[in-house]
Amino acid sequence: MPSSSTDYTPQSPALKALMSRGLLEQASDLQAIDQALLAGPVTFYLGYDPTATSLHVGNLLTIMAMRLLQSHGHKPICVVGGATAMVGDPSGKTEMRKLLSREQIQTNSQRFREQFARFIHFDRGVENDAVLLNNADWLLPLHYIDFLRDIGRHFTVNRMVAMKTYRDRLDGEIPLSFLEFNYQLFQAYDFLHLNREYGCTLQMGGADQWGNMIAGVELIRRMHAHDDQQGQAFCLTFPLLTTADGRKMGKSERGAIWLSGERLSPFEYYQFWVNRDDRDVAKLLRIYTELPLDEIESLTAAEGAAMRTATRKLAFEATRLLHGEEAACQAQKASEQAYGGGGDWSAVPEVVLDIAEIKLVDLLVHPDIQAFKSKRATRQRVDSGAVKINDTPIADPYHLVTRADCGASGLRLKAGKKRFRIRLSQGA
RNA sequence: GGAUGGGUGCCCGAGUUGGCCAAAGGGAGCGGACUGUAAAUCCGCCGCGUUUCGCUUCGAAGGUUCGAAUCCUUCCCCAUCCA
Repeated sequence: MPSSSTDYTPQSPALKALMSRGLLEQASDLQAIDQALLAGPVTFYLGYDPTATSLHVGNLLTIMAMRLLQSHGHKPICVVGGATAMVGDPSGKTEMRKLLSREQIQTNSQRFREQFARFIHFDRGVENDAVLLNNADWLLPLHYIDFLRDIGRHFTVNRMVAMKTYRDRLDGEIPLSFLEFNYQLFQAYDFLHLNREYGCTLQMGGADQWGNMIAGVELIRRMHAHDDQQGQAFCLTFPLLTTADGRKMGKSERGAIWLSGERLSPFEYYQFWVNRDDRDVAKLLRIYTELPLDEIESLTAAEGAAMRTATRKLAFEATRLLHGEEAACQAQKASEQAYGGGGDWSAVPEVVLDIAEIKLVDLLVHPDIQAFKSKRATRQRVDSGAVKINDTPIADPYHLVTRADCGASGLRLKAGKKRFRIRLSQGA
Protein backbone atom coordinates (compact mmCIF):
# COMPACT_ATOMS: atom_id res chain seq x y z
CA MET A 1 0.00 0.00 0.00
CA PRO A 2 1.24 3.45 -0.76
CA SER A 3 2.60 5.30 2.18
CA SER A 4 1.53 8.83 2.54
CA SER A 5 4.37 11.28 2.34
CA THR A 6 2.96 13.58 4.95
CA ASP A 7 3.36 11.71 8.19
CA TYR A 8 6.80 10.24 7.85
CA THR A 9 10.03 11.73 9.05
CA PRO A 10 12.85 10.64 6.77
CA GLN A 11 16.26 9.68 8.08
CA SER A 12 18.26 9.73 4.89
CA PRO A 13 19.48 13.09 3.59
CA ALA A 14 18.36 12.18 0.08
CA LEU A 15 14.76 11.48 0.99
CA LYS A 16 14.69 14.39 3.35
CA ALA A 17 15.74 16.67 0.52
CA LEU A 18 13.31 15.11 -1.91
CA MET A 19 10.43 15.64 0.45
CA SER A 20 11.32 19.12 1.60
CA ARG A 21 11.64 20.21 -1.99
CA GLY A 22 8.13 19.05 -2.72
CA LEU A 23 9.18 16.35 -5.13
CA LEU A 24 7.47 13.41 -3.51
CA GLU A 25 3.88 12.43 -4.13
CA GLN A 26 3.62 8.84 -3.03
CA ALA A 27 5.91 5.88 -2.54
CA SER A 28 5.56 2.14 -2.41
CA ASP A 29 7.31 1.78 0.91
CA LEU A 30 8.64 5.00 2.24
CA GLN A 31 10.44 3.55 5.22
CA ALA A 32 12.21 0.92 3.18
CA ILE A 33 13.24 3.47 0.59
CA ASP A 34 14.55 5.65 3.35
CA GLN A 35 16.53 2.77 4.78
CA ALA A 36 17.95 1.85 1.40
CA LEU A 37 18.97 5.42 0.67
CA LEU A 38 20.57 5.59 4.06
CA ALA A 39 22.37 2.28 3.72
CA GLY A 40 24.31 3.16 0.60
CA PRO A 41 24.19 4.18 -3.03
CA VAL A 42 20.93 3.23 -4.67
CA THR A 43 20.57 2.72 -8.39
CA PHE A 44 17.32 4.20 -9.62
CA TYR A 45 15.69 4.76 -12.97
CA LEU A 46 13.30 6.97 -14.87
CA GLY A 47 11.77 6.42 -18.26
CA TYR A 48 11.50 8.93 -21.08
CA ASP A 49 9.59 8.85 -24.30
CA PRO A 50 11.92 9.61 -27.21
CA THR A 51 9.27 10.77 -29.66
CA ALA A 52 10.34 14.42 -29.47
CA THR A 53 13.71 15.79 -30.47
CA SER A 54 14.12 17.63 -27.22
CA LEU A 55 13.09 17.36 -23.61
CA HIS A 56 10.93 20.13 -22.22
CA VAL A 57 10.16 21.74 -18.90
CA GLY A 58 7.59 19.09 -18.19
CA ASN A 59 10.46 16.63 -17.92
CA LEU A 60 12.59 18.97 -15.93
CA LEU A 61 11.05 18.14 -12.59
CA THR A 62 12.10 14.53 -12.98
CA ILE A 63 15.56 15.60 -14.04
CA MET A 64 15.90 17.80 -10.99
CA ALA A 65 14.93 14.83 -8.88
CA MET A 66 17.62 12.73 -10.53
CA ARG A 67 20.11 15.47 -9.95
CA LEU A 68 19.18 15.68 -6.34
CA LEU A 69 19.57 11.96 -5.76
CA GLN A 70 22.79 11.81 -7.70
CA SER A 71 24.20 14.62 -5.62
CA HIS A 72 23.58 12.41 -2.62
CA GLY A 73 25.65 9.66 -4.18
CA HIS A 74 22.93 7.61 -5.86
CA LYS A 75 23.12 6.35 -9.39
CA PRO A 76 20.61 7.39 -12.09
CA ILE A 77 19.62 5.33 -15.08
CA CYS A 78 17.74 7.15 -17.80
CA VAL A 79 15.73 4.76 -19.89
CA VAL A 80 14.64 5.88 -23.27
CA GLY A 81 11.49 4.08 -24.36
CA GLY A 82 12.69 3.11 -27.80
CA ALA A 83 10.58 -0.01 -27.95
CA THR A 84 7.45 1.65 -26.70
CA ALA A 85 7.92 4.49 -29.14
CA MET A 86 8.15 1.97 -31.92
CA VAL A 87 4.72 0.68 -31.08
CA GLY A 88 3.33 4.09 -30.35
CA ASP A 89 1.70 5.17 -27.17
CA PRO A 90 -1.99 4.33 -27.43
CA SER A 91 -3.09 6.40 -24.45
CA GLY A 92 -3.22 9.67 -26.36
CA LYS A 93 -6.64 9.55 -27.89
CA THR A 94 -6.49 10.90 -31.42
CA GLU A 95 -2.75 10.58 -31.49
CA MET A 96 -1.64 8.77 -34.59
CA ARG A 97 0.80 6.05 -33.90
CA LYS A 98 4.07 7.55 -34.74
CA LEU A 99 6.38 4.87 -35.90
CA LEU A 100 9.85 6.05 -35.29
CA SER A 101 12.81 4.52 -36.96
CA ARG A 102 15.70 3.28 -34.91
CA GLU A 103 17.82 6.08 -36.28
CA GLN A 104 15.39 8.74 -35.18
CA ILE A 105 15.20 7.28 -31.75
CA GLN A 106 18.95 7.11 -31.71
CA THR A 107 19.29 10.78 -32.58
CA ASN A 108 16.68 11.83 -30.10
CA SER A 109 18.30 9.78 -27.37
CA GLN A 110 21.58 11.44 -28.11
CA ARG A 111 19.99 14.86 -27.76
CA PHE A 112 18.31 13.82 -24.54
CA ARG A 113 21.61 12.70 -23.21
CA GLU A 114 23.19 16.06 -23.90
CA GLN A 115 20.35 17.73 -22.08
CA PHE A 116 20.49 15.35 -19.16
CA ALA A 117 24.19 16.01 -18.96
CA ARG A 118 23.47 19.60 -18.02
CA PHE A 119 22.01 18.36 -14.79
CA ILE A 120 23.53 15.01 -14.03
CA HIS A 121 26.96 13.61 -14.81
CA PHE A 122 27.61 10.66 -17.07
CA ASP A 123 31.33 10.56 -17.59
CA ARG A 124 33.00 11.56 -14.43
CA GLY A 125 34.48 8.12 -14.05
CA VAL A 126 32.84 7.61 -10.68
CA GLU A 127 30.53 4.92 -9.36
CA ASN A 128 27.36 6.92 -9.57
CA ASP A 129 27.79 8.24 -13.09
CA ALA A 130 24.45 8.21 -14.82
CA VAL A 131 23.70 5.71 -17.57
CA LEU A 132 21.44 6.09 -20.56
CA LEU A 133 19.75 2.97 -21.89
CA ASN A 134 17.21 2.13 -24.55
CA ASN A 135 14.57 -0.41 -23.66
CA ALA A 136 14.41 -1.55 -27.28
CA ASP A 137 17.64 -3.36 -26.55
CA TRP A 138 15.95 -5.86 -24.28
CA LEU A 139 12.28 -5.54 -25.22
CA LEU A 140 12.60 -6.15 -28.94
CA PRO A 141 14.34 -9.51 -28.75
CA LEU A 142 11.63 -10.91 -26.50
CA HIS A 143 9.61 -13.87 -27.69
CA TYR A 144 5.94 -13.79 -27.04
CA ILE A 145 5.57 -17.27 -25.66
CA ASP A 146 8.60 -16.96 -23.43
CA PHE A 147 7.43 -13.63 -22.22
CA LEU A 148 4.00 -14.91 -21.38
CA ARG A 149 5.37 -17.94 -19.65
CA ASP A 150 8.06 -16.19 -17.64
CA ILE A 151 6.54 -12.83 -16.99
CA GLY A 152 2.86 -13.03 -17.79
CA ARG A 153 2.27 -15.73 -15.22
CA HIS A 154 3.13 -13.31 -12.46
CA PHE A 155 0.32 -11.01 -13.32
CA THR A 156 -3.28 -11.64 -12.58
CA VAL A 157 -5.81 -9.82 -14.62
CA ASN A 158 -7.90 -9.55 -11.49
CA ARG A 159 -5.27 -7.43 -9.87
CA MET A 160 -4.50 -5.38 -12.93
CA VAL A 161 -8.12 -4.62 -13.44
CA ALA A 162 -8.38 -3.55 -9.84
CA MET A 163 -5.75 -0.87 -10.36
CA LYS A 164 -6.98 2.63 -10.51
CA THR A 165 -5.67 3.46 -13.96
CA TYR A 166 -7.46 0.54 -15.51
CA ARG A 167 -10.50 0.58 -13.30
CA ASP A 168 -11.21 4.16 -14.23
CA ARG A 169 -11.15 3.15 -17.84
CA LEU A 170 -13.40 0.19 -17.28
CA ASP A 171 -15.83 1.97 -14.99
CA GLY A 172 -15.95 4.92 -17.29
CA GLU A 173 -16.48 2.51 -20.14
CA ILE A 174 -13.58 4.09 -21.93
CA PRO A 175 -12.07 1.54 -24.25
CA LEU A 176 -8.83 0.04 -23.15
CA SER A 177 -6.92 -1.72 -25.85
CA PHE A 178 -5.08 -4.92 -25.20
CA LEU A 179 -1.92 -3.21 -26.30
CA GLU A 180 -2.38 -0.56 -23.70
CA PHE A 181 -3.15 -3.16 -21.12
CA ASN A 182 0.19 -4.74 -21.94
CA TYR A 183 2.15 -1.59 -21.37
CA GLN A 184 2.22 -2.35 -17.74
CA LEU A 185 3.94 -5.65 -18.38
CA PHE A 186 6.55 -4.05 -20.55
CA GLN A 187 7.30 -1.39 -18.04
CA ALA A 188 7.39 -3.92 -15.26
CA TYR A 189 9.78 -5.97 -17.34
CA ASP A 190 12.00 -2.94 -17.83
CA PHE A 191 12.31 -2.61 -14.12
CA LEU A 192 13.01 -6.30 -13.71
CA HIS A 193 15.68 -6.17 -16.36
CA LEU A 194 17.36 -3.18 -14.78
CA ASN A 195 17.09 -4.81 -11.41
CA ARG A 196 18.89 -7.89 -12.64
CA GLU A 197 21.48 -6.27 -14.84
CA TYR A 198 22.21 -3.09 -12.97
CA GLY A 199 20.98 -3.71 -9.46
CA CYS A 200 18.40 -1.00 -9.90
CA THR A 201 16.00 -0.96 -6.97
CA LEU A 202 14.05 2.23 -7.33
CA GLN A 203 11.86 3.59 -10.08
CA MET A 204 10.62 7.12 -10.10
CA GLY A 205 8.08 8.76 -12.33
CA GLY A 206 5.02 10.92 -12.70
CA ALA A 207 1.89 10.22 -10.74
CA ASP A 208 0.26 8.67 -13.79
CA GLN A 209 2.95 6.02 -13.82
CA TRP A 210 2.06 4.64 -10.43
CA GLY A 211 0.26 1.54 -11.63
CA ASN A 212 3.01 0.59 -14.04
CA MET A 213 5.71 1.16 -11.54
CA ILE A 214 4.06 -0.78 -8.77
CA ALA A 215 3.61 -3.62 -11.22
CA GLY A 216 7.37 -3.66 -11.67
CA VAL A 217 7.94 -3.67 -7.94
CA GLU A 218 5.68 -6.64 -7.53
CA LEU A 219 7.13 -8.48 -10.48
CA ILE A 220 10.60 -8.24 -9.02
CA ARG A 221 9.36 -9.36 -5.66
CA ARG A 222 7.63 -12.40 -7.17
CA MET A 223 10.52 -13.39 -9.37
CA HIS A 224 12.69 -13.46 -6.32
CA ALA A 225 10.15 -15.00 -4.04
CA HIS A 226 12.41 -17.87 -3.19
CA ASP A 227 15.77 -16.25 -2.80
CA ASP A 228 15.99 -14.32 0.37
CA GLN A 229 18.67 -11.85 -0.52
CA GLN A 230 17.00 -10.28 -3.59
CA GLY A 231 13.63 -8.89 -4.43
CA GLN A 232 13.98 -5.43 -2.97
CA ALA A 233 12.42 -2.88 -5.25
CA PHE A 234 10.54 0.34 -4.73
CA CYS A 235 8.93 3.13 -6.59
CA LEU A 236 7.88 6.65 -5.93
CA THR A 237 6.02 9.29 -7.84
CA PHE A 238 6.36 13.00 -8.27
CA PRO A 239 3.49 15.38 -7.94
CA LEU A 240 1.80 16.52 -11.09
CA LEU A 241 2.61 20.19 -11.32
CA THR A 242 -0.13 22.55 -12.25
CA THR A 243 -0.01 26.28 -12.50
CA ALA A 244 -2.02 28.47 -10.17
CA ASP A 245 -4.70 28.86 -12.77
CA GLY A 246 -5.04 25.12 -13.00
CA ARG A 247 -3.19 24.25 -16.14
CA LYS A 248 -0.45 21.80 -16.78
CA MET A 249 2.96 23.20 -16.18
CA GLY A 250 5.33 23.85 -19.01
CA LYS A 251 3.32 23.32 -22.09
CA SER A 252 1.68 26.36 -23.50
CA GLU A 253 -0.50 25.97 -26.55
CA ARG A 254 2.00 27.94 -28.44
CA GLY A 255 4.65 25.36 -27.97
CA ALA A 256 6.54 23.42 -25.41
CA ILE A 257 9.26 25.04 -23.38
CA TRP A 258 12.16 23.13 -24.81
CA LEU A 259 15.37 22.53 -22.99
CA SER A 260 17.27 22.58 -26.23
CA GLY A 261 18.94 25.91 -26.75
CA GLU A 262 18.45 25.54 -30.46
CA ARG A 263 14.72 25.23 -30.14
CA LEU A 264 14.35 27.81 -27.44
CA SER A 265 16.95 30.48 -26.76
CA PRO A 266 18.18 31.14 -23.23
CA PHE A 267 16.47 34.50 -23.48
CA GLU A 268 13.10 32.90 -24.17
CA TYR A 269 13.72 30.29 -21.53
CA TYR A 270 14.40 33.02 -19.05
CA GLN A 271 11.23 34.78 -20.16
CA PHE A 272 9.22 31.67 -19.50
CA TRP A 273 10.37 31.56 -15.91
CA VAL A 274 10.15 35.24 -15.23
CA ASN A 275 6.55 35.24 -16.36
CA ARG A 276 5.36 32.69 -13.82
CA ASP A 277 2.40 33.44 -11.64
CA ASP A 278 3.36 34.84 -8.24
CA ARG A 279 1.44 32.12 -6.51
CA ASP A 280 3.64 29.44 -8.06
CA VAL A 281 7.01 31.00 -7.45
CA ALA A 282 7.78 29.50 -4.04
CA LYS A 283 6.94 26.01 -5.21
CA LEU A 284 8.94 26.45 -8.38
CA LEU A 285 11.96 27.77 -6.56
CA ARG A 286 12.01 24.66 -4.41
CA ILE A 287 11.80 22.34 -7.34
CA TYR A 288 13.73 24.03 -10.10
CA THR A 289 16.50 25.76 -8.23
CA GLU A 290 18.93 24.67 -5.56
CA LEU A 291 18.60 27.70 -3.36
CA PRO A 292 18.49 26.89 0.35
CA LEU A 293 14.97 26.57 1.65
CA ASP A 294 15.29 29.41 4.13
CA GLU A 295 16.45 31.72 1.38
CA ILE A 296 13.46 30.74 -0.69
CA GLU A 297 11.21 31.44 2.21
CA SER A 298 12.53 34.92 2.79
CA LEU A 299 12.50 35.69 -0.91
CA THR A 300 8.88 34.74 -1.32
CA ALA A 301 7.72 36.41 1.87
CA ALA A 302 7.49 39.60 -0.15
CA GLU A 303 4.24 40.89 -1.45
CA GLY A 304 3.15 42.90 -4.42
CA ALA A 305 5.74 44.23 -6.80
CA ALA A 306 8.50 43.06 -4.48
CA MET A 307 7.72 39.52 -5.64
CA ARG A 308 9.66 40.38 -8.75
CA THR A 309 12.87 39.76 -6.87
CA ALA A 310 11.89 36.19 -6.19
CA THR A 311 10.62 35.63 -9.70
CA ARG A 312 13.77 37.07 -11.19
CA LYS A 313 15.85 34.82 -8.99
CA LEU A 314 13.83 31.85 -10.16
CA ALA A 315 14.33 32.74 -13.78
CA PHE A 316 18.01 33.35 -13.33
CA GLU A 317 18.71 30.17 -11.42
CA ALA A 318 16.67 28.00 -13.74
CA THR A 319 18.38 29.47 -16.77
CA ARG A 320 21.76 29.15 -15.16
CA LEU A 321 21.29 25.47 -14.47
CA LEU A 322 20.38 24.74 -18.05
CA HIS A 323 22.37 27.22 -20.09
CA GLY A 324 25.15 28.24 -17.76
CA GLU A 325 26.08 31.32 -15.78
CA GLU A 326 27.03 33.49 -18.70
CA ALA A 327 23.93 32.85 -20.74
CA ALA A 328 21.78 33.43 -17.70
CA CYS A 329 23.41 36.77 -16.98
CA GLN A 330 22.95 37.79 -20.55
CA ALA A 331 19.35 36.71 -20.63
CA GLN A 332 18.57 38.51 -17.42
CA LYS A 333 20.26 41.68 -18.55
CA ALA A 334 18.54 41.61 -21.90
CA SER A 335 15.21 40.84 -20.35
CA GLU A 336 15.35 43.62 -17.82
CA GLN A 337 16.65 46.24 -20.13
CA ALA A 338 14.26 45.32 -22.86
CA TYR A 339 11.18 45.30 -20.69
CA GLY A 340 12.37 47.84 -18.21
CA GLY A 341 12.43 50.41 -20.97
CA GLY A 342 16.20 50.61 -21.33
CA GLY A 343 16.52 49.07 -24.71
CA ASP A 344 19.47 46.79 -24.72
CA TRP A 345 18.80 44.53 -27.66
CA SER A 346 22.18 42.91 -27.64
CA ALA A 347 20.86 39.55 -26.51
CA VAL A 348 18.28 39.45 -29.26
CA PRO A 349 19.79 37.44 -32.09
CA GLU A 350 20.30 39.34 -35.32
CA VAL A 351 18.45 38.12 -38.36
CA VAL A 352 20.07 38.95 -41.65
CA LEU A 353 17.82 39.13 -44.70
CA ASP A 354 19.14 39.33 -48.19
CA ILE A 355 16.66 41.99 -49.19
CA ALA A 356 16.96 45.68 -49.91
CA GLU A 357 13.46 46.70 -48.91
CA ILE A 358 10.29 44.98 -47.86
CA LYS A 359 6.76 45.81 -46.82
CA LEU A 360 6.08 45.56 -43.13
CA VAL A 361 3.50 42.75 -43.43
CA ASP A 362 5.81 40.69 -45.55
CA LEU A 363 8.64 41.25 -43.15
CA LEU A 364 6.58 40.14 -40.16
CA VAL A 365 5.48 37.00 -41.94
CA HIS A 366 8.88 36.23 -43.39
CA PRO A 367 9.97 32.63 -42.75
CA ASP A 368 12.94 33.82 -40.72
CA ILE A 369 10.81 36.09 -38.56
CA GLN A 370 7.31 34.65 -38.24
CA ALA A 371 6.13 37.24 -35.78
CA PHE A 372 2.52 36.38 -36.54
CA LYS A 373 1.05 33.41 -38.28
CA SER A 374 -0.55 35.02 -41.32
CA LYS A 375 -0.68 38.29 -43.18
CA ARG A 376 -4.26 38.66 -42.17
CA ALA A 377 -3.44 38.35 -38.49
CA THR A 378 -0.45 40.59 -38.98
CA ARG A 379 -2.54 43.37 -40.44
CA GLN A 380 -4.89 43.19 -37.52
CA ARG A 381 -2.04 43.31 -35.03
CA VAL A 382 -0.46 46.25 -36.81
CA ASP A 383 -3.81 48.03 -36.73
CA SER A 384 -4.04 47.59 -33.00
CA GLY A 385 -0.63 49.12 -32.54
CA ALA A 386 1.35 46.01 -31.76
CA VAL A 387 4.29 46.82 -33.97
CA LYS A 388 7.13 49.21 -33.40
CA ILE A 389 10.18 49.85 -35.49
CA ASN A 390 13.07 51.45 -33.64
CA ASP A 391 10.61 52.30 -30.87
CA THR A 392 8.27 54.11 -33.24
CA PRO A 393 4.78 52.66 -33.57
CA ILE A 394 3.90 51.85 -37.16
CA ALA A 395 0.23 51.75 -38.04
CA ASP A 396 0.50 51.08 -41.76
CA PRO A 397 0.88 47.40 -42.60
CA TYR A 398 2.29 48.30 -45.99
CA HIS A 399 4.89 50.62 -44.64
CA LEU A 400 8.04 50.05 -46.62
CA VAL A 401 10.99 48.97 -44.56
CA THR A 402 14.35 49.81 -46.07
CA ARG A 403 17.97 49.52 -45.25
CA ALA A 404 17.86 53.09 -44.04
CA ASP A 405 15.92 51.83 -41.02
CA CYS A 406 18.84 49.70 -39.94
CA GLY A 407 21.05 51.45 -37.47
CA ALA A 408 24.46 50.31 -36.35
CA SER A 409 22.91 47.48 -34.37
CA GLY A 410 20.31 46.63 -36.98
CA LEU A 411 16.64 47.40 -37.14
CA ARG A 412 14.80 46.96 -33.88
CA LEU A 413 11.45 45.39 -34.58
CA LYS A 414 8.97 44.89 -31.81
CA ALA A 415 5.91 42.81 -32.56
CA GLY A 416 3.81 42.44 -29.48
CA LYS A 417 5.96 40.75 -26.89
CA LYS A 418 8.36 39.45 -29.46
CA ARG A 419 11.35 41.33 -30.60
CA PHE A 420 13.70 40.94 -33.50
CA ARG A 421 16.89 42.56 -34.59
CA ILE A 422 17.04 42.67 -38.31
CA ARG A 423 19.62 43.61 -40.87
CA LEU A 424 18.68 44.04 -44.46
CA SER A 425 21.54 43.33 -46.76
CA GLN A 426 21.45 44.42 -50.34
CA GLY A 427 20.59 41.70 -52.80
CA ALA A 428 23.60 40.37 -54.68
C1' G B 1 -19.37 -10.15 -39.53
C1' G B 2 -24.47 -7.76 -37.61
C1' A B 3 -27.13 -3.51 -35.17
C1' U B 4 -27.02 1.46 -33.49
C1' G B 5 -24.85 6.30 -32.67
C1' G B 6 -21.11 9.39 -34.41
C1' G B 7 -16.94 12.19 -37.31
C1' U B 8 -17.63 20.39 -37.22
C1' G B 9 -12.34 25.37 -36.99
C1' C B 10 -6.07 24.56 -31.80
C1' C B 11 -9.43 21.83 -27.95
C1' C B 12 -14.47 21.13 -26.13
C1' G B 13 -18.99 21.78 -28.38
C1' A B 14 -23.83 24.07 -30.98
C1' G B 15 -25.76 23.73 -35.73
C1' U B 16 -28.51 18.62 -39.89
C1' U B 17 -37.39 21.00 -41.79
C1' G B 18 -30.91 23.08 -47.50
C1' G B 19 -29.88 29.74 -48.10
C1' C B 20 -29.77 34.83 -42.70
C1' C B 21 -23.05 29.74 -41.83
C1' A B 22 -16.47 31.29 -42.28
C1' A B 23 -20.25 28.41 -39.06
C1' A B 24 -23.28 29.88 -31.78
C1' G B 25 -21.00 29.24 -26.96
C1' G B 26 -16.84 28.02 -23.78
C1' G B 27 -11.56 27.19 -23.19
C1' A B 28 -6.72 28.06 -25.01
C1' G B 29 -4.02 31.56 -27.91
C1' C B 30 -2.77 36.44 -29.86
C1' G B 31 -2.90 42.06 -29.74
C1' G B 32 -4.22 46.48 -26.88
C1' A B 33 -5.41 49.12 -22.08
C1' C B 34 -4.26 48.74 -16.90
C1' U B 35 0.11 46.77 -14.18
C1' G B 36 5.06 44.51 -11.45
C1' U B 37 7.73 41.52 -18.11
C1' A B 38 2.58 38.90 -12.63
C1' A B 39 -2.65 37.96 -11.44
C1' A B 40 -7.46 39.89 -12.00
C1' U B 41 -10.30 43.06 -15.15
C1' C B 42 -11.77 45.53 -19.71
C1' C B 43 -11.54 46.02 -25.21
C1' G B 44 -10.28 43.80 -29.91
C1' C B 45 -8.78 39.60 -32.89
C1' C B 46 -8.98 34.47 -33.39
C1' G B 47 -9.52 30.08 -41.96
C1' C B 48 -6.63 32.67 -45.90
C1' G B 49 -5.94 36.88 -49.27
C1' U B 50 -4.30 44.58 -49.79
C1' U B 51 -10.55 43.13 -48.12
C1' U B 52 -17.17 47.14 -48.30
C1' C B 53 -14.84 41.96 -51.95
C1' G B 54 -12.69 37.18 -53.25
C1' C B 55 -10.98 32.25 -52.13
C1' U B 56 -10.70 27.58 -49.37
C1' U B 57 -13.18 24.92 -45.00
C1' C B 58 -17.48 21.24 -41.30
C1' G B 59 -13.95 12.59 -42.14
C1' A B 60 -13.01 11.40 -48.05
C1' A B 61 -14.79 11.20 -52.98
C1' G B 62 -18.83 11.81 -56.05
C1' G B 63 -24.14 13.45 -56.85
C1' U B 64 -28.91 16.38 -56.39
C1' U B 65 -29.70 21.84 -56.36
C1' C B 66 -29.67 28.55 -58.45
C1' G B 67 -27.58 27.33 -53.53
C1' A B 68 -25.25 21.92 -48.79
C1' A B 69 -21.89 21.41 -42.59
C1' U B 70 -27.07 20.37 -43.46
C1' C B 71 -30.31 15.90 -48.71
C1' C B 72 -28.54 11.17 -51.71
C1' U B 73 -24.52 7.36 -52.98
C1' U B 74 -20.02 4.97 -52.05
C1' C B 75 -15.83 4.71 -49.05
C1' C B 76 -12.68 5.58 -44.58
C1' C B 77 -12.45 6.12 -39.37
C1' C B 78 -14.40 6.11 -34.15
C1' A B 79 -17.70 4.56 -30.13
C1' U B 80 -21.45 1.25 -27.94
C1' C B 81 -24.04 -3.34 -28.09
C1' C B 82 -24.47 -8.27 -30.37
C1' A B 83 -21.70 -12.41 -32.71
